[in-house]
Amino acid sequence: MINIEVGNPVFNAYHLFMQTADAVQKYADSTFYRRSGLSVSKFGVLQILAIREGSMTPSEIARWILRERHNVTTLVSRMKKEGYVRVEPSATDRRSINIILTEKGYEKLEQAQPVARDIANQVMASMSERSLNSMTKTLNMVRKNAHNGLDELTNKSKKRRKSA
Amino acid sequence: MINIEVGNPVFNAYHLFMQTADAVQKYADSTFYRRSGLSVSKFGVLQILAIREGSMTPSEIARWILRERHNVTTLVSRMKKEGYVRVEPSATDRRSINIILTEKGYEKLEQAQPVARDIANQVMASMSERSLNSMTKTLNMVRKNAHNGLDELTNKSKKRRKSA
DNA sequence: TATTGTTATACTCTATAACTATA
DNA sequence: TATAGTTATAGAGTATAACAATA
Repeated sequence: MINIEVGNPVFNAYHLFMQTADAVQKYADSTFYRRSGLSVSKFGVLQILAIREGSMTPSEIARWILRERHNVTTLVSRMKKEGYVRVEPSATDRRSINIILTEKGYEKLEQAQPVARDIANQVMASMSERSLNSMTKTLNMVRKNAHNGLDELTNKSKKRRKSA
Repeated sequence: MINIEVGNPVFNAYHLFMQTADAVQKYADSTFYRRSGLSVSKFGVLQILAIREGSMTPSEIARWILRERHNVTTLVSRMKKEGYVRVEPSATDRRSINIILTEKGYEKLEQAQPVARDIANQVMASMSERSLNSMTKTLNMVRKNAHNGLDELTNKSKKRRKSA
């Protein structure tokens, strides 16, 4: 029989985190889609666009949502068809474009925000302020670790490409 | 301008959790795939099969990994092609089958486990035992909340189907 | 009637690679 | 040379719906 690692606190915590993330994302995805017609990705784009006052370049969006540029191209092209964003050329860089949040996009975002709030309340139900605070500290650390790991992956593949 | 909800501790904690989950999953997915050739889903199936002593039905797997039965059908059919599992009819229920972990599946799992351990160590780096403990408590609560939400969704759609 | 597993279909998301245009 | 964006292609994952076989 194979030796499944149990009892290691770090491994257990990691597993619990992954299981929890999976369950929360599944719940959020289906609730969000059923009640707003938006995927969580699209909601994220609408939201960051609103925060940035309605305009961003695809590269900026890609950095923000941790996706490649071509994924933003396809995501935005779907959102363009749905009328939530439109595109205009950049005034300062002729290679670049600005993704603009439309009136319909704003309305969709306003409609979707209560759904996001309900999901947050369900997921974080019966958590004390103290738990929320300690969780915030921990999550910031975990997120930073993951970002460090991702950066290392990116640098390694860049190095590989250069040495090849 | 739209009113983006910031300052609400519950909403902030939820957002941080989602961002962290996204970053960790992205890191885990790409590292796992590069170093083991397995997706995290496939690893999960291999692992639960090993824990259950090498045999489970598709329905049991589906319940465990929080996916629908037909998703297990397609996932397992890919793993069958790769030789990690094989299938045999159930001796007790002629509707059912058993998914069996092959020797190659065990080997792949053994090969993938150090990768999982490395990822866990990177993600949970520089966390004190106390942080791990408090995180475990919180995550258990969050996971339970998400499961409750998912159960409600399932029951609602069952009710809808029955009343229709 | 309910459950087990499968198939068909479509959409979202992701990854690799190659490409154009501009800086 | 590097960066911005796009396109082509492929595969994984998921959802809805409908289906056959068995309990």
